[in-house]
Amino acid sequence: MSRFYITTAIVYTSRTPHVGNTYEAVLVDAIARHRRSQGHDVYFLTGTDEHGQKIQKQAEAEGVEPQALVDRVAGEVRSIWDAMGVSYDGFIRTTDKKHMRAVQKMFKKLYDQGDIYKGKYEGLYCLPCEGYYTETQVADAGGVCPSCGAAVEKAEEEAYFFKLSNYTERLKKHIDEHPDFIVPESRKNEMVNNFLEPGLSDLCVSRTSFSWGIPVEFDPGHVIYVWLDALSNYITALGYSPGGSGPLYDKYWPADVHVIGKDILRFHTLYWPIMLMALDIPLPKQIFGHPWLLTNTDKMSKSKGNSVYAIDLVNEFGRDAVRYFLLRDMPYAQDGNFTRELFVKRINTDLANDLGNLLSRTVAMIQKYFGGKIPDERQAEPIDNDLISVLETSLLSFHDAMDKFQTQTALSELWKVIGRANKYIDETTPWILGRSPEQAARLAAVLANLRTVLRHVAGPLGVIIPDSAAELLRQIGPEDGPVCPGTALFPRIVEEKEPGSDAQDKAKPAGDKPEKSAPKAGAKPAAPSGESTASADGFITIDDFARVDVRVAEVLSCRRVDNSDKLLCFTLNTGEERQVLSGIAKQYAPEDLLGRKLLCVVNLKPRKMAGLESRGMILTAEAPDGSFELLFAPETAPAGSKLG
RNA sequence: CGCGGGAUAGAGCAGUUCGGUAGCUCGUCGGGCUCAUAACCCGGAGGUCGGGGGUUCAAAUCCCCCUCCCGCAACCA
Repeated sequence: MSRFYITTAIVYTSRTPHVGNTYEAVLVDAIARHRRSQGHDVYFLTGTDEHGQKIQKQAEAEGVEPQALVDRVAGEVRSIWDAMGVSYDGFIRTTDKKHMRAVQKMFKKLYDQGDIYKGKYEGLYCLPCEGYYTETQVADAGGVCPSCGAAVEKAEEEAYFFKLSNYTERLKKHIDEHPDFIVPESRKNEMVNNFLEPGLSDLCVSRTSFSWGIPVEFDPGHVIYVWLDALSNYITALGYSPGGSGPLYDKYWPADVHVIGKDILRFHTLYWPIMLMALDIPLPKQIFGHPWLLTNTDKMSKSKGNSVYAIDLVNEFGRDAVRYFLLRDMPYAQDGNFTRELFVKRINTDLANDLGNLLSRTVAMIQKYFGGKIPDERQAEPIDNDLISVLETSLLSFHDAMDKFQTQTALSELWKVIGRANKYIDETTPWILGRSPEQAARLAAVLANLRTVLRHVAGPLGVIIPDSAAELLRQIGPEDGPVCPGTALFPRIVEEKEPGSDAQDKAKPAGDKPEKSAPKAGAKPAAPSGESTASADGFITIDDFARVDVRVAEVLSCRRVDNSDKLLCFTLNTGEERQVLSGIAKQYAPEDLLGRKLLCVVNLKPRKMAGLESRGMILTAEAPDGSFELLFAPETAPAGSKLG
């Protein structure tokens, strides 16, 4: 039995992962399940990356120990993966003792053999942020710290470096000789042309400016910096360690494929192979840089926070619907889109109308015409062959595409037979056959063919939508056994009409429905931003409203923000002075707003935008087409007046 | 000249490597059917392939120029 080792990138645990992270896990899960179904001995590894300055800071900000923070987020990641049905075999955390020990040993070994040397790291240092920035980053920010705006100074510290240059020729050769090492091909070219050809500079692999990391055992104060720590998870999880590895490592390494986001391709295709070469370990067979899932949720006004969390979708639509959407709508080499509208449409047409309805009508007919069990006398006709041949090619194409990680293609191929089967029903008109007893043998054949199609499709579907595939199998019953009619596999999702969009063009006859007065003003049609306290009837209480503190704000100063074409930076008098940013620069000039009185929410959580802190939100009126206007307060209202 | 991605039917996209009847899904219009989840099946309409120039018997596709959108400094899979 051939073995297959596949990995996701490990998730960085400073924040809860959003739907994009989840996409990767689901993609790998589908590939892993597919391989298992083909008889491979699969090991599927995922996990969390839990070290680094960002986590240390986040923990400080939350007033907890770093370990407590990463424990919490790692738990969240696992529960999301579980909720999505991600069938991982191993889950590594880089704070695992086993991992940390192995990384220390690797570091030592590389140091002893001269691949790692001690040098000086020079850069522009920001004291408040305790971090280094590159010259270009600082220049872009106007000569100051891009993060906090403070002055930066040249500084240097001791650090260890990895001599990448020793191995670049070998790596080039390897990439040349293994054309499928990096896929898609466009990504390979990017890497080779932009990084490998110009030559790699040595990689800084330690830091002294923070402590949340794996210590360099022979040099206290130094902590191993991200890549050596994070990338090596792929082998330490299997029990690799210099001088003695476990049986999993011997069995599964080298990995068949690392699946990663296109943004970390450089580290996986250049640094990681070089590290392995230095350790004298075989390279992974393939690196697949998948595209990004973009969440451009319509024109979401100026408030950011477009994150969509998979778990919310799962709660609302079920895990299979979410899995299906991700695997069906994401292209192979191009970024994909997530919007609620696209999601609902996809689920309704493919899962409810095509697949769910096919199952429903098939099972219903077997029940209705034969009491649940198809009789053995059957009469075939030539048209049946067409159905079966479409089934065969459909399944073959599915497997082909899955082997190439092209789930989008795989599913559209698989749906060809589902469409064919629906058509077959129309062609054979079983409801007419059902009227005359002498056609029973023909009817039996037709329904048996339909059931055969469903049974064969269930295998591939199990890779994509495991729960539903199992339910489908349950409903069609055992081979030659009775069917078990059940509830709809995927009920159609019926969306509320967007208020305002076409509210009045279909004026209902008066009195056909009890008053359903939707909350008109204020309440946005869909605001499931996560922490909405609105009750089921769509109303909020006066107390909820009172929590929002809106003040009359006089514009004391206003300027454009460098490097941003949307943002204006205000100093406002809202009873006190405060800095507020607003994305209205395309429609308003700073000089026109000086001295004017606006409306501003003052108790919003402060947020950094373009490196500047914004303490509040200026109110605008947004039209359905996305255009907006500022709301001005009467000039006579004193600054700081509270709205109520 | 910051980097990058894009412009093909109302919407979302494929086709561009290796020029040769412009295709898919959704929507829309018309018809069919009644087994089924207002689902399913058939058919039609709808595109000067962003604009201009060039090469060619022939250009969405190759060459040159232009215009317009969109991400990126923010939770970086």
